[in-house]
Amino acid sequence: MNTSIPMQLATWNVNSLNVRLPQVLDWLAANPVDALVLQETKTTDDKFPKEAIEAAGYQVAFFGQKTYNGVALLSRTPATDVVKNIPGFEDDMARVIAGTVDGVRVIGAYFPNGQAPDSDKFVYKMRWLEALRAWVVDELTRHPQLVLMGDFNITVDDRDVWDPVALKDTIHCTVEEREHFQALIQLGTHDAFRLFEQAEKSYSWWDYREFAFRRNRGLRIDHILVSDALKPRVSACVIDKAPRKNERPSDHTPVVVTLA
DNA sequence: ATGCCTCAGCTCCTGAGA
Repeated sequence: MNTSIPMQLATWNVNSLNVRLPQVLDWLAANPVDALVLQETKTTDDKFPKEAIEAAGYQVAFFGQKTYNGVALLSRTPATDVVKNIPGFEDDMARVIAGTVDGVRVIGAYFPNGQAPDSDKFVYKMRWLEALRAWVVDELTRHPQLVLMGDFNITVDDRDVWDPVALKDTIHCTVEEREHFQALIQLGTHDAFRLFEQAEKSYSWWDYREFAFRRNRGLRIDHILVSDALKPRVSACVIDKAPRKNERPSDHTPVVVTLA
């Protein structure tokens, strides 16, 4: 297995693959990445558009459910050792898909939203984050070259928030969520986006309402964490805002990392 | 403002997203 071929990996919360499939295929044609993880496919496995994706030159592993959640891992070469959800963590939501692609362990995840800091969903988010961390510890021992990417539903710091004063301590911006993010960093990973100089007010999600995208009122909540072993290979990480300008866009836009 | 927009579905309203 060649572990030093140049690669591009990307993540995109598509907010319904049924609606966004043409945009995903267009984006892949323009951005022929080696692997792409999707979140919020919102479709059951029997209805997953496997053939259309294979016709575009990608292998795909997927794990979905009706109405909510759902994740997929698209790759030029087949992913091996595919895992769905966090082993040992009972969960009725399809949030995680992992596989090894060209020697890199790729974990795609749709982190819980959490709704509000005083809600039951926030308690679930904290439990899920703890289970994820424990599992990533194991994964790193087996796969030092690892990428954890997806919709984290967490802002890393106030640079990721369009109005950090108004949104202080609200969902995605709480101390507890950010501590969980830092716990993942402490395992020996790096926020690939911040390894490079970036424009101020760079976000990956904008509300559909109030012309939030046009006014750049967004959050950076979609992230790519690269392991210590992979960090020397990282040559770029960008947020591609172009798909957010499409007709009927997802509210999230892709994030792409380039490995030398 | 418990709103705004978008999506799925037990679809003409509701729940959830973030």
